[in-house]
Amino acid sequence: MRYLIITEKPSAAKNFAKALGGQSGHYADFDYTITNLRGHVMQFKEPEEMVPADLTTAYKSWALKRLPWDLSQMNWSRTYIKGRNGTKALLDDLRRQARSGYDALIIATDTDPSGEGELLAWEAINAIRWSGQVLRANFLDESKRGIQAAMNHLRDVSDQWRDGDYVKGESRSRWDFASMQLTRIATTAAKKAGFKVVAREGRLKSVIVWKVYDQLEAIASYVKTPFFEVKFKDPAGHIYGRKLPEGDIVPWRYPNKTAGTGDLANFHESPVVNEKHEQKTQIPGRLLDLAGLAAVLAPKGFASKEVLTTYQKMYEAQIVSYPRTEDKNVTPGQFFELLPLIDQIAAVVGVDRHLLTHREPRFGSHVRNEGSHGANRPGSKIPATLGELSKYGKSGPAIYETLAKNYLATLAENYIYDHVTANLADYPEFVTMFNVPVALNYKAVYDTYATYQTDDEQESSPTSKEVGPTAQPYLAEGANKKPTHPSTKWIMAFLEKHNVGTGATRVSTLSEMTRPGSMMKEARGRLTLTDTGYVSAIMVADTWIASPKITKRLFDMMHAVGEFKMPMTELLDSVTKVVEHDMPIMVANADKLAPKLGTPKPVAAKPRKVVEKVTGVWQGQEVAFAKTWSDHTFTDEEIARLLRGEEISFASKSKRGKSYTATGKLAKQTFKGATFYGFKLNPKPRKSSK
DNA sequence: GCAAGGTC
Repeated sequence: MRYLIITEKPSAAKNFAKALGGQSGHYADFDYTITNLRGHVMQFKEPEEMVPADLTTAYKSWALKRLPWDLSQMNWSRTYIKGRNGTKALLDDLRRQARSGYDALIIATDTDPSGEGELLAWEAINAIRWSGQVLRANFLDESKRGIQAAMNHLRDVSDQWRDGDYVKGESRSRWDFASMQLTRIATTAAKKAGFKVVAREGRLKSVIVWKVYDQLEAIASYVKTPFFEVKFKDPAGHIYGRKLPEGDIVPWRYPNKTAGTGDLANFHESPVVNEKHEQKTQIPGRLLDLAGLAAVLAPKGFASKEVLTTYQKMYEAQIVSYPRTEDKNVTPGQFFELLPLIDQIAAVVGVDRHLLTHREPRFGSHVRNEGSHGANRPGSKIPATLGELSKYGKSGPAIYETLAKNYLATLAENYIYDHVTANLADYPEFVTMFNVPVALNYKAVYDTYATYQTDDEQESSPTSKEVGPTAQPYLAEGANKKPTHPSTKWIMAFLEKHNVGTGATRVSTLSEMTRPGSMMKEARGRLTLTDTGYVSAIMVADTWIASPKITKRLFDMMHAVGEFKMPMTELLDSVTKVVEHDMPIMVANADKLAPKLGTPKPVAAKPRKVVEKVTGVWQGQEVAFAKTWSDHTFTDEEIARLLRGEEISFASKSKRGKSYTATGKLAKQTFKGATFYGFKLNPKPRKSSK
């Protein structure tokens, strides 16, 4: 048997070659060749290209009367991906290769619960019109053992419509594509209200823009409400307070100082009792993914786009590991591969190697027998200095330092601290509680938990562990908490919590949304909305698409479709339902735009250029034509020749500024259906086919 | 002009 193994990307193809003993060869009872895709290789055609010819106009249109679509009219055909990273050449090669005598194709793309791997493999298989046998190799990780095990357990999936994972992925893809209707609706409704922007409203972008807007509104409407309560303080500054009761009413908090001071008179100095010490430990935080890395680096002034492109370049140079992983752990194989390099890595990032004493895998928490590329971490090539990494991008040194220290922290011992509690003899409900570091250990390498905590979640440790002997009552002033400003870290945590977007798309979508002219601005990790962002957000108020629940429902339905418990048509009906539900809401939301954002400035009509015309007799009739063509104004002699029907030439410049000689005649022409007379360039000479 | 998903 001869098999053609199709992997998802070049890095996977390399690992397959390593595991099977070469890019082609013999394994188990078959001959094989390994090839690779480059992610998705096909994309949906434009909506109007997916419907019968008489519906083209309707599906091109952004008018509300043309929406929602009847999805049963669409044939869901795909086309090559065009542009710089075009896929035509790759598919031409694959087609040629597949026709050179293989018995089966093996889908060896990533195993992803959403069926994305199967989807992108079938895109290629359909594109090359392969109708033979197709097998699936599912690998748990890209280790030699994982890949070999997969090749020993091949499943026949030759009928793509019985391949549940493919159907799942295809459903997701069609649902998302159909959701572009909401962008058309929001954009058209906003335009009618005088706001000319493209309001992009997919289930990821609308969730992000709404969440940011909602938080900004909460900040704007925040009213500081102070409160006063009695607390105690001992000589070392430890504070003794009461535990908040359940519910909103806190009987011992007072809205003004006078009432608080009155209550203060009810308390007196009290001895401190029940001092308890408990030694506790904390393991290092989890390893980083790209979103976590982007979140840490944002406050240092590195935009997510910067981090993405620089990381990619450093990956290609093998300085850091594969970027777009969802893994938060490494496999034992990956752990031991990196272990001999850690002293050298520590030296580069200025970590004392004597702190790195935990050189066994932390099984369960950081090292597991699952995952493919493993969490983001240093690669096999170690830079001589951090500084030299600037050549990959200005965030290069910061990326490596963060990534390396985060990884090295897992090789240090657990943080040890003394957890101290005590209460007051006369008022036992007043309690103090604080931690005193005993040994920083991994925290001396890198404080990994800070990555996922907002600033006010980080505790401050008191300097003295001595409590008492007594504590004095005082009147403490507090206030309701002001909502935190939207940040990269904050939105990433929100999306991850609700499982909206994937690890790979969250960062790239945020980066796209913060591009100049887009919906948001990102400055040192702080997110604000642009005018376009405000319009997009107001348009999705109270809609379903802007709720993270939509993604949850879509994933639940995808699961059912993948198990053939729900037909794909029913899943697609749900996107139509969302469009039907959200359309009247968006139309109503458009009326809120002007009250919230101010009356839009009318777009000043471009002053019409006054075109100087000349008249004369041409081919026996009087005609008028422009005296200037491009940057050239005709001379009297040229005008006379044009009227005689002669050809003229003059020096001109193309739109790109390239000089050339323009040659042509006067001609009757049409523009947008209207007839006019004017100079017309001679048609380009056709290449003779000899 | 439009989605989210993968990749370089």
